[in-house]
Amino acid sequence: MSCENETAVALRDAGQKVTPQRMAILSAVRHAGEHVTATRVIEQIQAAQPYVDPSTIYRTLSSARELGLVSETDMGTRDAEFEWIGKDRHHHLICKSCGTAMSLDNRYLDGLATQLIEELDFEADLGHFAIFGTCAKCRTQNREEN
Amino acid sequence: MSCENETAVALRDAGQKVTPQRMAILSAVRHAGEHVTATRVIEQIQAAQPYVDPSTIYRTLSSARELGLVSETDMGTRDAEFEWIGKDRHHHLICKSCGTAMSLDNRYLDGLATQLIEELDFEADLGHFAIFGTCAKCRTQNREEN
DNA sequence: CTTGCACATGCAACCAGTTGCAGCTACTAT
DNA sequence: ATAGTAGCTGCAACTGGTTGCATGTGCAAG
Ligand SMILES: [Zn+2]
Ligand SMILES: [Zn+2]
Ligand SMILES: [Zn+2]
Ligand SMILES: [Zn+2]
Repeated sequence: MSCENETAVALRDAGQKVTPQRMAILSAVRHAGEHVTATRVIEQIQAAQPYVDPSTIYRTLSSARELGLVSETDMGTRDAEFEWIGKDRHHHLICKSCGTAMSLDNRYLDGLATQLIEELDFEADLGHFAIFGTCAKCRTQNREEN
Repeated sequence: MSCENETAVALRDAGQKVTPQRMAILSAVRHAGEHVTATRVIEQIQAAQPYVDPSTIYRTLSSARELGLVSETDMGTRDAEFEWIGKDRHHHLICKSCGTAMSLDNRYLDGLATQLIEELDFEADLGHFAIFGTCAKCRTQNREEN
């Protein structure tokens, strides 16, 4: 099944209608292969279909987030970044000192999820976290300076 | 040392000036004892000092967040909530089904922090997370319905 | 294929939050 | 105590994003 069909099925399963606008918008996020801002999506969509209104794009991204099709995360730029949620969940470590962002495999949060279920009977949905801190390189530099 | 003095020292340590506006704004967040939205702070401040401009309040909350004095978190309402960061860090578990929010002690994230340091040499600052999922009550209800 | 309707879209008005700037004030150094 | 300066504040203009509404469209039922 193609990407487009999967997206359409996901929408219908959620009781939403499949429209050309939604398919174009979600396809743009999906095929970006990286995080995209709403502004970037608007530029991209309007380049091909200028009649599509920004409000439709904001609404589509927002409902897709509620459906769990995409994640919305503040990576430190204060401008929300959207990303298609595939089967391989991941998170990000972001250095507050040098700004570098790296991916973090979901398994690092397995322990936490297990603990929450076993101790508190809470089933966490650990979607797509941005974890801020100081990276290895900057930690070394800081140590040398002192 | 009083709360006010602690706040003033924190500001000066960060190279910022201590002004009556900032003290009033940060005091409002600090003594709220719970999460507050920017709108709520604006109402509260302007009730006593109507001349204080909303832009000053947004700017103060924003710089206090950068300094690590307060946290800013989306608890699912899509309206950022600010909270004074005291010595006892905590996080929140929020049920997507019933909306209940409960506190989560920081020790639940100790394991993750240790893992990130030891395996990736990344010093995480696990500030104030909102973890979404399904609470015990709603999980029981869901099981009964099936 | 046709009909009916609930929901999605485009448009325009609207609003919360941001930004640029001129004057003011907290702090520092005499 | 005084003067100098960096940076904070209030104001007003602006802008990204949201909302209300009339029209259009996907889709299910017949
Ligand atoms: Zn990501
Ligand atoms: Zn770094
Ligand atoms: Zn909290
Ligand atoms: Zn619940």
